[in-house]
Amino acid sequence: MKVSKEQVRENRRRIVETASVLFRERGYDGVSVADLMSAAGFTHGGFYKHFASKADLMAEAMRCGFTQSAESIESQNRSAFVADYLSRRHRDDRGHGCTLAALGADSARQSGPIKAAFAAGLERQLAELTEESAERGLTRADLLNDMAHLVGALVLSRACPDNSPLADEILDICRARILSQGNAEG
Amino acid sequence: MKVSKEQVRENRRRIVETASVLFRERGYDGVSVADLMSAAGFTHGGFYKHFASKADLMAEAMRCGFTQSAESIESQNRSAFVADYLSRRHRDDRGHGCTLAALGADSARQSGPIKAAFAAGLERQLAELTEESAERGLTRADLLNDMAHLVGALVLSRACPDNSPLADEILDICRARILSQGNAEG
DNA sequence: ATTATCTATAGATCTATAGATAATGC
DNA sequence: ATTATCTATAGATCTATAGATAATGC
Repeated sequence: MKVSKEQVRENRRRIVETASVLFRERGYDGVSVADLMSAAGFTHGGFYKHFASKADLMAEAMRCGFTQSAESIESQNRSAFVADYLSRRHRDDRGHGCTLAALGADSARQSGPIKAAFAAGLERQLAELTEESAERGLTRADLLNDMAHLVGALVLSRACPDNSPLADEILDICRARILSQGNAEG
Repeated sequence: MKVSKEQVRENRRRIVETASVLFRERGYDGVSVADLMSAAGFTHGGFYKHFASKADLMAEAMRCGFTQSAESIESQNRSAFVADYLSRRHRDDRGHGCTLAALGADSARQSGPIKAAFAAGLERQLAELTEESAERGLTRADLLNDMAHLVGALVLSRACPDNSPLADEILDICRARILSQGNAEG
């Protein structure tokens, strides 16, 4: 049953990527190691040859999610990013969306290493946004303020009943406000 | 072991209030019925004479948390509310703080009745804020926008490592921005 | 007679580990 | 020889229920 070193790396990568999606969808406590390994196509006993613990995987899964976000930001200007972030598609697909919004509350309840991974992800996101909007004269404070605003709007909209007017209202109002702030500044 | 009707009401109230704190601290999946009943001073078997299920209690615990928030808003003007909401004290005491920020991500993962209770709580919070700031000419959209901003800042700050500069930076920046917006509008 | 709470437990699930298996890679 | 994955399981915990107990309230 042993596999090649390359295959081991690939299997590990698949576990992390699957975890990244499942944790964002269901939260840390909502995903069992057996669930996760089964979704990745393995039996759960093999998990502990890859990771020391479930918490260790959580930190790595968060890094994986942040990397995906960074790649997505690189290809968009500020307006497109804001519109996409507060789109119905993003709200309704937590598993493939922003890790800050999906796992912020979970991170707050976890131990130091997970919070550190979260903070590193937030800093990385700010760095990506800085690069993108350098010519617009946006400061770090502007970007941090925007990110908090975006995360809050997404969290509130997701928490409301599916397809409810209130859920859409939150997205629409905050999108308009954040975009108009950017125009005033930039 | 039977108790008086009044005592039953009081016991039920204590269970809901304890659940409201514990859920905010640890999330829905982070609190077991046994934990909860023990914290409230009962054995866990008695739980199901009060509630049909753990999810039923969650909805009720959220209503309890929203009621506490409503009472706190009534006694503050907008500036005091914002400053208090983004204070270190509030960030570091999830169990007694805003239910929107503490359980938004949990609500998103739960079923209809819980999301409905969340939305009702948000509407109630908006109504309280409207009352408080009627003379300032703030619209529903203004208040909804502010709440999203506040929730996002609190969620992000809590998700960062305890006592980290980044966690404080988020609070300080967003507090200054939200307060200055209110002054420009009001 | 009713019923709130207790003790006890069913049945499922959880994280983590032990030992077997079988393919890699020295 | 090493080791990634598998099967199996330990030991703890989970939600929910059953039945006993004992105090209320008709």
